[in-house]
Amino acid sequence: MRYSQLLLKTTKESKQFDSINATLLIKGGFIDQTMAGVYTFLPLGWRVLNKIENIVREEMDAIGAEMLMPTLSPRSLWEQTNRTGFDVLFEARGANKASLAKNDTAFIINPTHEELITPIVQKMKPSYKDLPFGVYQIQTKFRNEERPKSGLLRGREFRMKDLYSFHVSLESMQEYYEKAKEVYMNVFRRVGLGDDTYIVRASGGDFTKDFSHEFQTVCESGEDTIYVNDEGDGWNKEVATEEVQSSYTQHPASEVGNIFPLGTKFTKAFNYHFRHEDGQEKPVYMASYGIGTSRIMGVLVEKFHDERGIIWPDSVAPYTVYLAGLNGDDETIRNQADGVYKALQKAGIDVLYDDRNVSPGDKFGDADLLGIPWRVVVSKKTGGQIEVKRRTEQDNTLMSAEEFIKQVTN
RNA sequence: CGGGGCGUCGUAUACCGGUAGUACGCAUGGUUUGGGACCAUGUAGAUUGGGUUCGAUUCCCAACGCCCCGACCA
Repeated sequence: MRYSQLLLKTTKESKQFDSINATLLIKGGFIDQTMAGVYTFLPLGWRVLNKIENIVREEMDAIGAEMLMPTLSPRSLWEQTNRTGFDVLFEARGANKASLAKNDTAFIINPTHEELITPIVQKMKPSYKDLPFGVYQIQTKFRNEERPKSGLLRGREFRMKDLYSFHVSLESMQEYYEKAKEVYMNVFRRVGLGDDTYIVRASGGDFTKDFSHEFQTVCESGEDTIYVNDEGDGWNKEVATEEVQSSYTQHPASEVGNIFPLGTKFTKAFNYHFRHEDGQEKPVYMASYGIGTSRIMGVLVEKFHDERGIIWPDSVAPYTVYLAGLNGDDETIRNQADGVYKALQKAGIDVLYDDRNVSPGDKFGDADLLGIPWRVVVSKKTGGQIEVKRRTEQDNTLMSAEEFIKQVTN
């Protein structure tokens, strides 16, 4: 992609937002704030989010099938589970005269989808032969946070992967639940958060009376506090006993995922039973599993940056290579840069080609701010070769485009 | 949901009860080209609704919006 074709305007203004991720993502043209806690993912940011969500998708496919549920739902579903009082719930109604005159029942703009998936599955009347199974989706969730903050870490509208599993027994649910933990850790490893992400016990909140488990990434700007020990055993502060607090290490952390053993809470509310082998009807056990994909994007920036900008892990970077020709009016250099661009594209490498007629400082500054893993420069100094620099390193290396392609595609 | 702050070009800001200024950005032309260079010209602004006043962007009230602290929360 050519820089000039991407809707991208970076800024070198020194304005600071309330968090590092908001500051760098806005300055770098990844996101734009539409209102408090609501952001547009601009082309560059959308690419990062897609990289993250594709990793999530690949891992989730091991334990469930992807689907897509609606954003709107009838209020009646929430009345059935007694969650109309969920205080972050958004309601919507038609604004035309006819709707207002009829005093239509409001729709719920879904904050989560237990109320949706349970009746859908129920309608299909799966028997014990069909269980267990899991289904998931990746979509935008809406929660009316009274105080959105910290950029992508807490919004009123955010991206989330939610998975729901259904089981004949508590044991089956627990087995699947353990499997989900492994799959989740695969996701966090692949996006670059493996070293600092812990599974901790937490309260079930609005969903369940039992413990749930949270995936917490140690992060200075995180809103949570966790306690972990050397064996990797962890607790959220909200449920940690005094004994844990005194013997474990405390860290600030951000919750990037969670899993809830719901048991029969929702299936009972919808009177959902399955037919067992012996002909008896028994309640279905259910669990739900979330990963905040947009929050992961924010956490990555919080953890991986320096004074010049973002440092994306290779797996989620919007592009692999930032290519800049320092050509000015020199057509030879520009043609060389064009040639390198084509060669990289042909080799299947995601490259952002800074084809603007701006000063070298502008290009270097953006390369650092945008945090793309490799910087490639073509100039009169490079004599037909290319200059290659890792975002994480100071020094650069001169090599041929072919050598570089070989190195990156390996 | 409690407490507080602030609303001026796209952004950041200044002044003012009587013609709203500057910088960045953006546009055009020109000089530059290895760490965000420069010159010239141009572009664009008082959140909304009431009130006070001869006159309100300025003072008062309200709404709305944004931001900050706390509580809550994926």
